[in-house]
Amino acid sequence: MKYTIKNIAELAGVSKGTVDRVLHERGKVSAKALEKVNAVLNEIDYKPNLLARSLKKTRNYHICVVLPDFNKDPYWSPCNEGIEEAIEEFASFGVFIEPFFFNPNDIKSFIKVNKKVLELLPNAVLLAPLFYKETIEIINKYALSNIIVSKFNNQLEINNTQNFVGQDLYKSGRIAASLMKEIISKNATIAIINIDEDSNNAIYVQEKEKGFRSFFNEIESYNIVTWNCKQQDIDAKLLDFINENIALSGIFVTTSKVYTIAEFIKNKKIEHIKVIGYDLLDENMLYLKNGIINFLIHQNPKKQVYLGLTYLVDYFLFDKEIPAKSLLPIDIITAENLETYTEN
Amino acid sequence: MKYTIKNIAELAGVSKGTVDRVLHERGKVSAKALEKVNAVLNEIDYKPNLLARSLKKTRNYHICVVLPDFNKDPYWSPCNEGIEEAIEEFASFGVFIEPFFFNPNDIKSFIKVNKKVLELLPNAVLLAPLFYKETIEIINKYALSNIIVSKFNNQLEINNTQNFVGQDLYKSGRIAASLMKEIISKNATIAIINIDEDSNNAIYVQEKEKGFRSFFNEIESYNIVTWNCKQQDIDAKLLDFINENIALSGIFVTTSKVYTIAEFIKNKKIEHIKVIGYDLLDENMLYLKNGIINFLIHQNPKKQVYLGLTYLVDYFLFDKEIPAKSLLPIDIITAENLETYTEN
DNA sequence: TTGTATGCGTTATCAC
DNA sequence: GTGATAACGCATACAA
Repeated sequence: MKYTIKNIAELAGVSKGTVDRVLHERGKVSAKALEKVNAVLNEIDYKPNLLARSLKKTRNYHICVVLPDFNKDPYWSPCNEGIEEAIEEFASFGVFIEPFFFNPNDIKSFIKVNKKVLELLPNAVLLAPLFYKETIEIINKYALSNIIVSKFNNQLEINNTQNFVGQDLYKSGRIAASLMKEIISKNATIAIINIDEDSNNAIYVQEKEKGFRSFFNEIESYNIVTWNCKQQDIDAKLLDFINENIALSGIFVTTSKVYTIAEFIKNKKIEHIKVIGYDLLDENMLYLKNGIINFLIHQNPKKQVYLGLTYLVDYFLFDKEIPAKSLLPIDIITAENLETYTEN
Repeated sequence: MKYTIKNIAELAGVSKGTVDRVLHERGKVSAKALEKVNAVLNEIDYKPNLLARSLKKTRNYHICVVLPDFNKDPYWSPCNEGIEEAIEEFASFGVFIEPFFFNPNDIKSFIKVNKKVLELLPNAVLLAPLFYKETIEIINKYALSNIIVSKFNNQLEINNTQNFVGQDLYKSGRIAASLMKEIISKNATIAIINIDEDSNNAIYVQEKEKGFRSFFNEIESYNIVTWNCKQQDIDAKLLDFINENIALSGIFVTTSKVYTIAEFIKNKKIEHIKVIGYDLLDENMLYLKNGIINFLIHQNPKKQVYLGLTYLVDYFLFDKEIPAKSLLPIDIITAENLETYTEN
């Protein structure tokens, strides 16, 4: 049996208005009426009809998503799909979702886009906070305008992150390490390669590196070296790097750019080096199926945005609480289970 | 800008009723009025407010979930959690979800429970179709009473399954095999162990076995043997089985009962045998962390029911289509990424 | 063929 | 303090 306010009012012998005042503790209720209503409420399990509540409010909500341009970095491409799906899905509920793209290699573009979004005064912003200092500033500005900010993809270290959807990057590095250990022999050298990561968003990959190293620190007998490089330098310098580290038998690429390493390895027909990297980019999936890449770790960027948006929509429409921190599972992808993640 | 029927009526210079008739193609609209309304509809992007639509209908929906008793088999325990969450979540939308448990070792109990559910005449049933023949019969009865049936966990082979949420079991077996290959040496013997699986639901594990074998058939140089056993026989017979297969270095358990094998291996201090099995039961997770179990494959039973229920609710409330077949990703779980799946 | 009135459950407003 | 009443957007029954 589903009770409505009208039911309760009849049972308590008061009017709907009084019941409403009791339910929402708005005061202006006599002790006697309060008691009568509470007596009924204690008997039954009243759950407000969220559809009706939301319909009554009937506001149009505006949510902006700020993320890197997927033309600059294909990692972000699935996010765009997630946003498109959310736009379609939530439009029917009066929620208007609008994406804004910045150039991930250009802090100014990040600032500019956020300034534009700020002027639009949306109800909420879902943000990929790539640049640390600038994000702090812009978040403060959003707060001043009472704009709710959620973050996805990477946390802002140090400050107590709220409304975050993403993964535990430290753990992600550890998982990569544990997989690496399974497929290489002892006493080997392993390289951690950071591609195109300047100091701006270095925190992001540093966490993975820390996690990766922590795993092997507990075991010893492995030699871990880090190589920071630019994508365009790989062709010229990777062979030297490999020759310098003669026992090198595993490479961990801390981002989705792992395909650049795989491409090199394939072209040079280097067969003894195992490769682990991130994300289901088309090229990465190809090298995974080829066997050049042994494992990919799935950061599920699409689900990250979609979930982040869902939280905001549920908050606006149904007063649901936004989880302070939503950590997605860290999926291990092999050539064999790959397609179970790409279907649908 | 969000348009309502009222807006459209004003723009077209007709009444709301006429717009409604056009939108729903109910006829009884003059050519002239039709044209005026269509002119407006072509200009704008009208999306009906699903909250209002659903509120208007205000029916109470009743969904029954029929699944094995988790006291008889802990595999089903997470399903119960998923159901509880769904009950809580969807009650506010007027959907009443009710679980019904049967004894997975007793076909009669399956029949009896379904009979009871049938008499309740719910709007839909979400069903774990463990017994093939009996499920076909009961599904027909549900159909006669216009009760929508969705299935989860395992498909009914042969018939064209509709409204199914689960995993591709054949592929699941292949994935287990590919992991096994990574961790054992060549020319080894591998055992596929089916525990407590009688002919009733054998189809279920047979698919996994087929997939597992298909993977190794493509490679050769491995010796695969199958052992069907009862849980209570493991202590008495497993050691013999191991001694008979001297090169045995890997065991694939086709169900969540893998912990029974792990327990044996731990007690007998057998260290050279790798173990792969299914599902995040408490005991399984323990042996995974211990290193006795090397990989678990996550069938995500909780998500299966929850998703199955979500599809039904969205269908009733918002007229969304129920996916004919929703295959969940097949997650590979190691000691390292385990906790990213259990948090939340 | 058309338009209007009513109600779904909740909430806000306004007389009394 | 209290209880009517209107409104959110949609759907429908009914009157014109």
